[in-house]
Amino acid sequence: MINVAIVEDNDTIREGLAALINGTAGYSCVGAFGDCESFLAKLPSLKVDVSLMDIGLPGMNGIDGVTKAKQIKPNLNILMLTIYEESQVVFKALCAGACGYLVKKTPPLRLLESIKDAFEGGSPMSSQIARQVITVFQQNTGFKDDNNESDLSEREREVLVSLAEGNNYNEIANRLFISVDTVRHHIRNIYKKLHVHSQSEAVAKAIRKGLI
Amino acid sequence: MINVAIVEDNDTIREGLAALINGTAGYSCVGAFGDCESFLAKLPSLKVDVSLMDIGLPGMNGIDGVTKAKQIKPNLNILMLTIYEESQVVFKALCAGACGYLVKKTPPLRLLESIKDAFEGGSPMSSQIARQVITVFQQNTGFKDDNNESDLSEREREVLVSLAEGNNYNEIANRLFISVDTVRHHIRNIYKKLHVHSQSEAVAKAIRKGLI
DNA sequence: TGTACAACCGCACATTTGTGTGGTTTTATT
DNA sequence: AATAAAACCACACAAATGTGCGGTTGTACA
Repeated sequence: MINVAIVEDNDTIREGLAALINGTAGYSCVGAFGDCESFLAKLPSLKVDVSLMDIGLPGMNGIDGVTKAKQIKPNLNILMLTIYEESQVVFKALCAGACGYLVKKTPPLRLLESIKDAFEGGSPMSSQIARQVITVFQQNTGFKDDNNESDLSEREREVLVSLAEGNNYNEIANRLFISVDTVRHHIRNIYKKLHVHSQSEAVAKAIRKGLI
Repeated sequence: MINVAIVEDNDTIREGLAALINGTAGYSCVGAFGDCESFLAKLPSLKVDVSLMDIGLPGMNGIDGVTKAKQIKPNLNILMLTIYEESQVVFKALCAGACGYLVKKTPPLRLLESIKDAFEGGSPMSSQIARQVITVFQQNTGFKDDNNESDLSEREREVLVSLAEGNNYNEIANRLFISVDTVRHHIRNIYKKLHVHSQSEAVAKAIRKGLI
């Protein structure tokens, strides 16, 4: 039995969803709310596996709702409800902690399937959205897109890491037991290799490339 | 016309795929290779949109193949070919730069669909794999617990982005049509909000928290 | 109507940075 | 034995930065 909660301000849609869920064996609608606030108030005592959350809501919007809800129940599976596949918005919802989304016009059978999918640890989403996610994901991981010629030496990496931690040349020198001028020298080479000309740019590029 | 390359050591499967692709209007198989090495050798001069890459290959494996291939052609769309949905392996491939995957037993029509999908900027994958990706993704993004207290104003974000792009105070001032002293002022506030005391540290923290 | 906050501007001054120049030593590769 | 590359050191100086202080304006909210 999958316990589902609904947060959707449109009465027709909300009641339609509730009816669909309650009318299907193995699914139960344990709550239907017209706004985030009342949902969040009930959430602590709600026995719920999957939440369907509209994005455009009166009062607190669905994205912020996800953030709050995950603070209360970190393991809650939240599927966003959207009218169109507005990728930017869905993407934000995923960042906030949603695990997938449903387009409202999805046929009932497919909809139930997606809920089950989310319940079982899947993330129903279109391949277009998936690509956006993995693009960001790849940037945050070891994979670098334009890694032409950008291998820093071990020492240079140490210096760069230290910089990113907020140390100045003097502090880096002390930490690595070398002179300030050597630090300077390394940073010079880092700039050359990364084609940059300031600390900030170097740190930004290095992090985004996964070098540090 | 979508140009597809195949890297697959099993002759039967490779030729079957090539025949399917060449036999379908709008698709063209521009290369079929039995190993990564020969594929990578040809790649620089290959006009290819999407590559199908087996994971278990003699010599260099498919994962390393992806890494190398993306170094040569960063914008190449690579779909992994797997027998089962071995999530760990697929996951690694995505880290390496693949944009999705295909299970070998996928019916021909669905297979062609996935190739088109990848070509058009999608990432065909099951919702199970998608969940794994977004889980890691969410951990690497702002979603984490400690994102209290770190909301920069819009202007502050602009300044910080500009910094990360390598601009100095003067350039930022010109770009945003404000005075250098105002830039200085914003940066002061950024430091306060992020609890840092240098450009590098601010940029590093902001990127890691997903603020910029 | 008062308080709060974002966004804006200014000046002074010590400190830090970026970049020019010049070097030595050690280790790995050819 | 020669070459390259990493790691080390030094000096000089203009430019940029960080931080102290001071301020105005406009919008939002209680």
